Amino acid sequence: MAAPHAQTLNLPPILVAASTRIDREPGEAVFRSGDRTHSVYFVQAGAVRLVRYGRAGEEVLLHDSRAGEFFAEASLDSARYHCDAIASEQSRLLQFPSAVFNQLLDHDREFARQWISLLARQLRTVRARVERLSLKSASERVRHLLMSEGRGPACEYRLPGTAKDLARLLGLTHEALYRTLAAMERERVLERNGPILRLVR
Amino acid sequence: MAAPHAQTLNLPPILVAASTRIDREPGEAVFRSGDRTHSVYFVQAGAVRLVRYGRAGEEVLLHDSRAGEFFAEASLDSARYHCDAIASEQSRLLQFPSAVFNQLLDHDREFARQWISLLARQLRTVRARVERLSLKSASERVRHLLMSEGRGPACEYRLPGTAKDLARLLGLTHEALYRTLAAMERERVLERNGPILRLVR
DNA sequence: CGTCGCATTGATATCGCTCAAATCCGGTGG
DNA sequence: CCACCGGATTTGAGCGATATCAATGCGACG
Repeated sequence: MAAPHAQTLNLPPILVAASTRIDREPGEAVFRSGDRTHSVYFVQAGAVRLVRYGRAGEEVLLHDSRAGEFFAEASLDSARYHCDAIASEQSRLLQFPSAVFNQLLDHDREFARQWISLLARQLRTVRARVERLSLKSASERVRHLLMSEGRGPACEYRLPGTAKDLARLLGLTHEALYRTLAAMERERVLERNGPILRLVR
Repeated sequence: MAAPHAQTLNLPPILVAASTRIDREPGEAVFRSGDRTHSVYFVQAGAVRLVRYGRAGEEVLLHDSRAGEFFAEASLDSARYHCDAIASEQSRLLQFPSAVFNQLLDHDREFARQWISLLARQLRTVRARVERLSLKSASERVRHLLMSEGRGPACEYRLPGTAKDLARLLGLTHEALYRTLAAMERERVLERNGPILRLVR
């Protein structure tokens, strides 16, 4: 697929009419864990991180939503958000009231069908991430990422954000990722041009 | 929820009529990676593991489907299965042709609505697993499992299969899990009665 | 020009992986 | 009933990969 997370969905006019445009600066919250759910969101530009916090207060990245993606789909089924949503860049979002969304799912057959496809696609993406996190070595995780999300024969992959973000996505510290990337370049299994990663051979 | 994965779905008569009952002995395959997709499955009894294989041939457990759960929902959208489905116990399954399933999703509003809920629930479960696998210490993973899947104030959790299976689910070797459980019992943060785990305090 | 956060590399500690071995337990066949 | 077998369970020893702590460079931005 063109972009692994691209979430094409033809928005019914009713939904567009009911949507609100909101903007967030980096670090600003869209919602907090425990808030009552009210909306589903779509990222028009920027990026929003969904995070939870471990016992030692360390951040655990649940999801990194980028341009073209929905997030907080779960708000359709549960009463409260179960994580924090924090803009990691200047971001422009669309906010859709869950009530309208649910109505549409009940009455617009085509919309429901597309939503099912979208959920299924997300499920596959997250399952791939589980598979990746189950790999024990850092280099295997990087390789897996490029193989499953990269484009073309060289599995070209563009860093969505910073390398630090990628490290969190891979369940590694940023130091470990830097070292792993360096080692893979040294061993000539990987090429790097700024934010572009490419597998060799 | 009663059972974390319980997937209640009222099966329309058409679907029931089109379903086939199949049985598998432990170790037998339901489908293999690369097979053309044709069916969605439901586990009536037993358990089916969805696995893929790393470069060194090591097994990576994608999902452990148990009684009351669907699996291979992705077959509705993709042309081929992308993992092996292997019974890990003597199992009785229901097999639903994808075509019939898709038809119903298009025409049975109520069924589509339920399927959306089911996918959303699965998404949340898998995301929780991602969060778990992102934790770095074995004991944190165990604690997280009990907190998110356990029942009641003590987060009581019943091992679905063997402790070895659980280790794979947690992305650990079985040795590491045994030691971690023993250590947590020693430190009195966990109690164990056969297949029942319980958090203390 | 000072500050902040990302990028990068070094040194060290630690936790889980690996290999190994002993025990337990249920099932099976003599 | 007992010997045997395979798989799960449990514990030991050692190693290695990654986390952790630390230091530096670098670019953006006020």
